Amino acid sequence: MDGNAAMEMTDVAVVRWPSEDLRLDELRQRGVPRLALVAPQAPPFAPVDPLEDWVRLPAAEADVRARVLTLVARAEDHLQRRPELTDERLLRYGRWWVTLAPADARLVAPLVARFGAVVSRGELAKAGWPDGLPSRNSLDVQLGRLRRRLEGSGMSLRTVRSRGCVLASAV
Amino acid sequence: MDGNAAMEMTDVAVVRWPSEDLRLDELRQRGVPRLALVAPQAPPFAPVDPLEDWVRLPAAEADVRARVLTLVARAEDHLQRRPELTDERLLRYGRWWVTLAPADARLVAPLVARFGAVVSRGELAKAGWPDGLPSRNSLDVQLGRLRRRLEGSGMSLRTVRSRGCVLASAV
DNA sequence: ACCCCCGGTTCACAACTACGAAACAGGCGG
DNA sequence: CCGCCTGTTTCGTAGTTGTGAACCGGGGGT
Repeated sequence: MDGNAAMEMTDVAVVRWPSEDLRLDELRQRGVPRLALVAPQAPPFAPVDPLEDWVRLPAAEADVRARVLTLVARAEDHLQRRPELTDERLLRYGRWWVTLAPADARLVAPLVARFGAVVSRGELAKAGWPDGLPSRNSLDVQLGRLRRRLEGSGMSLRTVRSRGCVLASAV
Repeated sequence: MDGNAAMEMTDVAVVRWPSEDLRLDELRQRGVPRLALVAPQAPPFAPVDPLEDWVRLPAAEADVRARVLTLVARAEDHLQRRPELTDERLLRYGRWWVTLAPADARLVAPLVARFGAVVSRGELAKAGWPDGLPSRNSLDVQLGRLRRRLEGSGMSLRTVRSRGCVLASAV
């Protein structure tokens, strides 16, 4: 087991509609994924964004649960998460987190700052070893170690040949 | 609304589930938006992508229509995405992205700039090899490699015989 | 009908470069 | 002492590009 990575939960709000209309508006504004339970005689519902779904009552509990799960998955997909580096040693990404070794933390800083974009090897070298690389290969090796440490974090570190690296969602 | 004369109506396929399972698979592969009508006693459905929805039978026709309209709106959003070339080497299209080799990047630049329109072979050759083609079929070979790299991207690179190539949504 | 070329596609191969994985060793802290 | 962290080397292996050749469908000439 890893012991080095962990996750938290995402949840979905369930509201009755049209009776809890006000609450629904509030949830929309807060961007919380939400499922509307639509009263039997009410008109059809029109979701305003992909994080919203509905189901006509009466409905089996299994059906409601299935839609909630879909919303959770979609929220995780569509939510534009950015990683965050705290404590100099703790890297959080959405509901995941990993602890980093000092050298990894120095390397990851510029990658987090430009999440999803290319960071050049030169810049990485500068961030990791301000006084110059100790050896010709150290950057590659350390990147490999960082890569392994990020496994199961929801992120992946991919190389852009002869340009640098990109830290991005592992999807 | 814009004055685009060639504006087409997006179609949504409606399939019964689980009875028309095979047809559903085919629609998924073609990227056609689809609504599953789930049999009364069947287990809940699990959509695989945002262009898929479901409703439990029996259902009011108005409810089915509402879900179809939601899917149409979502599909049209999907079609209007444009790819983006960043960092000289990253090609993004919606959530999907790849890294490109230098030659691919040079080739893809004019195709992205005129997404959905034909780019002549001459222009592509100029973009890829400003000093002239190194060999008779280098352009074709490189286009083939680019095509393969775009597999699964939601885009496709099609050739228009004796006119050039067009990069467009794969649907 | 036939043949053959044109435009395009695909394969295989070679040379080269840049990365990557594993393994080992010294060091530091608990 | 043990375990983690980091430097270093070595060797393998993907990715990149040019090149030649086979292949294929369609259209036109004969």
